Amino acid sequence: MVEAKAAWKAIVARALAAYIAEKGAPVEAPAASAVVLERPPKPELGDFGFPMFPYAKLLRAAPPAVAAALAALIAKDPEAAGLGEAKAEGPYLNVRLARAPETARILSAVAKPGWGASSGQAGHKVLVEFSSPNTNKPLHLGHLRNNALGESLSRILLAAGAEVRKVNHLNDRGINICKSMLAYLRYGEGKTPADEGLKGDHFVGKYYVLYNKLKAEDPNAEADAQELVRRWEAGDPEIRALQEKMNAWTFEGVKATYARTGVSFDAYDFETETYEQGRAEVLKGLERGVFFKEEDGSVQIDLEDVGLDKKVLLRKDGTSIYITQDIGTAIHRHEGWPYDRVVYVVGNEQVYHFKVLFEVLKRLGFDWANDLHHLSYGMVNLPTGRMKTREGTIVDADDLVDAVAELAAKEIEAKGREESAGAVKDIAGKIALGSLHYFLLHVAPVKDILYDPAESLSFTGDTGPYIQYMGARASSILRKHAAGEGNAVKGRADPALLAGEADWELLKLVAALPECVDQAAAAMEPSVMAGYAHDLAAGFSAWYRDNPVLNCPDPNLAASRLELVKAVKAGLEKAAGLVCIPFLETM
RNA sequence: GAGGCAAUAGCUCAGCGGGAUAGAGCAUCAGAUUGCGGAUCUGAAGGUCGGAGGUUCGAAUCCUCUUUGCCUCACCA
Repeated sequence: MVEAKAAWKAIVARALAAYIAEKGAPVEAPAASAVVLERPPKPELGDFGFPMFPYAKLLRAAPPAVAAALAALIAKDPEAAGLGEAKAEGPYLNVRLARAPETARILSAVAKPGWGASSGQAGHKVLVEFSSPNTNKPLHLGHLRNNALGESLSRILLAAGAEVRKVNHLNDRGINICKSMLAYLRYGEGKTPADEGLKGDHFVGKYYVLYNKLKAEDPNAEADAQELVRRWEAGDPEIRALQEKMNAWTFEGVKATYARTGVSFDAYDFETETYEQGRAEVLKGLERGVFFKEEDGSVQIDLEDVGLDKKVLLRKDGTSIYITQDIGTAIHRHEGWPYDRVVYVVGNEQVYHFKVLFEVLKRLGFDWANDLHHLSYGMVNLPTGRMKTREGTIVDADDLVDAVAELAAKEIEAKGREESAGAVKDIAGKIALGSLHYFLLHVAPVKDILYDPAESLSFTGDTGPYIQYMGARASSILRKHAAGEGNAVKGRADPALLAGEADWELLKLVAALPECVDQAAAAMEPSVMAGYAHDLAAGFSAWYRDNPVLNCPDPNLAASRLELVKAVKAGLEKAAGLVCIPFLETM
């Protein structure tokens, strides 16, 4: 379809040039790449539409007249013959592709291994940093959105031809961890997660919550926690050991959550190992005059000329702060894996931080600093307001996945599909992931999400399970055919038989996948891919209602339709995978 | 106070490199199953695209102002 578009842009450009020459107009014909192609609002109007307004203005002629003239010229163009026909319809020049050859092309392309991939991002080395949790508590709903965005975007970039490295930067030091440690020292009695039968992250998170209780009872709690930070920084072996032990518990728990949700990383950066890396870089920048030293001894940068403020990069006591660390890790990562682009998946409350960070790196003169992106996303709000650990209005990631999986299992039971679904627990878990990931990804990242449990638990309509269901239906047809059922086994597929409107529309949808991959990658918008997956599922659903496959009386038509089902399944499987929705053969 | 982001059907959202009658899902109402899985499909109803100007042959889309909401403006992360 990409090829067809390019071919027709060239045809239209050629016709325009001929028309201009014919009229002797003193204007230049637009290049093929500059020709605007759009999709007509209704399929009856054709496959592509070319608005004539700009050329009408250029030629001082009425748009419909230009359209008519171009249509006549194209009718005589030998290169256009066989590709389709162009027709003037009002101010538009509409093109209807020759279906049989295009259908054959699409079906054979889809059947090739690796179809669905594209090349829009070829040659790029993209580092995607996401998740980046604190190690003092388990993952919550907000992390699920972050993880889904990061994982999905990484898959999309990879499909678009980029080389991708997924990195998780764990915040495993500082005051928050020390709060959990303090509470553990007071209440923990040396227990381990195993002693209480808790997942490590939930175990540590329990003490983080207990810290708030402690703080209410003991006015010295805050100071005591700070004291732990100091002892940790001073290298107190006892505190270091405790921190390592508790971090390991949390890390194991968090990794288990990644594993069950299909999220993975190529590297983990631990803040305990990276937090000092930036200081040397800042000092180097100071020497080169990129930064300046305040009278009080702090190192700063003045960004007021680009609409930002002055920013401290090293405290007056010479220690590093949050942004110093990000400067250092960016540089060190590039030394280890020379990327040309970074995407930081971090909530939108940090837009300012990343503006400053990117500007600092740019001023340090790194050539890779011009392609740094902050994929910022909105809050996940609850009907009751914001999520707050202290107020207990947090939605725990594991609990949520469990709840949705349980609901899915009930749904399978209610439909009496335990037999055909197979391992109910496994399938239910995958439905839960499909449901959650679609819920979190189908909305543009920029939007805040109002997390409505009832809606997120729903499996009907614009949801992940709907997409999974259509994939399962398509799979079911193919499975039965493979088992010898239906008329397709006796027929031969012929692309020319798929010439109906419904076939053609569905086929075009399937063929649009690679373009959609490029679009989603370029815009860094998994929601584009989620929308595509839904459209394809809905398109298939409408189509197969009216177009029997196995029961089609004509064996050749049955076989041809079967090819279309195969293509749809391939498209659904690919698209679903890109938005972290597990594909299901049965459910 | 300054900066950033958002505002589209009752609700949740698409559409925003300007273009042909603004699209889905949920909810509502009316239908569809001796037929490949009804977690489905078909149809109806539902919109001054927050408001006001402007640019343009043409604006939900671009510009300005304005209203409302959220987020930032730490030598916290």
